[in-house]
Amino acid sequence: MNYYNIAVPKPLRQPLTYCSPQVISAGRFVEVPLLSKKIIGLVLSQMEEKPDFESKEILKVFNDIPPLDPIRMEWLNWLSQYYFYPIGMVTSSCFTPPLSDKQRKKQSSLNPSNTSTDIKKLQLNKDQLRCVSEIQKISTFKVHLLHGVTGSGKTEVYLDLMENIIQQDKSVLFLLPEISLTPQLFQRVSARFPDQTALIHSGMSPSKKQMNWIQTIEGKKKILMGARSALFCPIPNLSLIIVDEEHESHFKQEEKLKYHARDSAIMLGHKYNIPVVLGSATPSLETWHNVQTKRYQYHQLKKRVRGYPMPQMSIVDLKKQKNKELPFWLSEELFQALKNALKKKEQSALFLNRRGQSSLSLCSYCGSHLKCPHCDISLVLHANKYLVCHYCNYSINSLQAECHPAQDIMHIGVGTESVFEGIKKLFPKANIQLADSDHIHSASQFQSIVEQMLKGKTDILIGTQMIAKGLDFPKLNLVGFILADLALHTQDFRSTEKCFQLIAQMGGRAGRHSINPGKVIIQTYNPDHPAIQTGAHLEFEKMTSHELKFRKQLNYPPFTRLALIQTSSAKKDQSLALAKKIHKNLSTAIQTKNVQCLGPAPAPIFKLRSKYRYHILLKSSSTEDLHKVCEFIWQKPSSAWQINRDPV
DNA sequence: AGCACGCCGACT
DNA sequence: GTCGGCGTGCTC
Repeated sequence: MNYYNIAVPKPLRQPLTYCSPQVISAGRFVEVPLLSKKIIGLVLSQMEEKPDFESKEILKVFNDIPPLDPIRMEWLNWLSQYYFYPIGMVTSSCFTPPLSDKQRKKQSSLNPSNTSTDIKKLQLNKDQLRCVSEIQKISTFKVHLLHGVTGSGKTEVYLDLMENIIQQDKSVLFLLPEISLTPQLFQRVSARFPDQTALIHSGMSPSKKQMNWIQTIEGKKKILMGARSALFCPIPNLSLIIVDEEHESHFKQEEKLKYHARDSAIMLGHKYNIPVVLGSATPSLETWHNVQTKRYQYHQLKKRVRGYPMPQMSIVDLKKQKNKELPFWLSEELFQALKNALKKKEQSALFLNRRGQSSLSLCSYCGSHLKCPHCDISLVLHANKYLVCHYCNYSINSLQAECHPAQDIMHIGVGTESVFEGIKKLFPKANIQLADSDHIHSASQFQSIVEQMLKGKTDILIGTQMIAKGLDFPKLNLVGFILADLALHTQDFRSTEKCFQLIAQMGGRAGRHSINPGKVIIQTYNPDHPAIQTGAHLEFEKMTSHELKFRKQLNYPPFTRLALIQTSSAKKDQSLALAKKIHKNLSTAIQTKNVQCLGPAPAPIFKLRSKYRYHILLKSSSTEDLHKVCEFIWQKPSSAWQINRDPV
């Protein structure tokens, strides 16, 4: 009998021991009995000798799936240790069941269409060629930052880098922040490399996802594109990792395994000894700091392709909005610009980071503030009828608000829905589209909005984040920010950086295919705020130097590392008591360490989904010390609290 | 995680 | 004497 250490998907700190008469190599997925159930585990290693307790037998070995290689295993182990998450619950992300015979047959009947479509390869400009050749100089581990303004042709650089890898019969992993923008980019990549490109994202049907996954691990597809979970697909011969829109916070998973896909991709690249390319128009301060300290190699695309000019950006102070004919959130300047664009048959987009129709609902009679009973959050009016919680989706009919009749409830503030209605009244003949998560539920719905924009059917597009990222609309020439301040006044120490990125990203959507510069109007109540000022002038380095100074003063990343400990309980006092207990434990742990411990304090959203949450924040300039302190309290497992390394 | 076990207060 | 809520501990 042989004995094996098996990682099982349960919150256990240690692997379990199972036996088998067969010799099974490390990296194989197996089926094992646990309590009264059967589960999938991963063979971590073979044991030297028989353990001193009874062990159960391995039921099945998945020999039709390639085993994980030792480097991948090492990386999984790193993830488990770094993010304080049980090893078996990390390794299970690498498993997909093998295709059934039926699926296999179907797969071979669906022979890839070898219609060699006209693959137009754009001629790269000097800047792009320089970046490609500089990055290709090194085929071992190196992190590269590809920094290029919107419309500067980063994708063309990626495509050339990928081609080089494919020609050597090796594979590429291409990570994107969100599934919503994968279709446009996937089409471009698969047009250039037909039948070589696979896509994996969460919106996909499980069978399709499984098919793409299997084709990738069997080496039939050489390029894997996907959101952060694609990082777990064990691609053979992985030789290049690209992380597009590197600064995006979507790369950080904030539940279960709280990993950052960008950072984890860098670690994977490090372990495989292959290059990692990060791309962005507005790099994160963490990445920028690594460039300045020469840890990452810097490559810049300074100009838009074909010499198209950057948009003209202007700031409008909403405090000085005088025209009483217009809603408070629409300035004369933006109104006139919209009118002009319509006259010239150009497209416009209005951006607002809030869904619904209001941000605050007050009873004008008794002054009570309508909040979600499960979350500590204001309800938002939707469709003139429902009050909705944006965190847990609780909703009530606004006519049923407990205190007073509906006509006494004032809905204060502005959301995409109210902008939509207001604009419709002002421009009744225009074709207006609304794109936010209340109205767009699927990739195909989003796709149809995109198509209508591309065909020129839409005159004014109104939307949230959804329309800010990665989209390329040739006829879009005017971009308006309804209220740029919304990104600023959050409890997040990154709010200045976030606000800047949003302005730069959204502003960059305008006039990408035109000799005439696009126009961007930023409405705000804080026209002098550094984030707005630097954003409007696209002064990335000015923003970073301002912001880095602030981060240094207050000991925030990138100068320190953070770990956030969060307790969660349906009972307020229990949550606090636990937080206090952990805090007490911590204060003994940090005595000899260079670690700062803040809290416990109520979480920014104190009550969420009926649970009360407290935070304890650990800050340290020493990664090692911080890790040791976390390890100390990690000994005792509990579902009532969690550690979040590098929280975003 | 998910389940079994055992302690303890409330109620018949 | 019984029921059930809840904290604790275990899974090879």
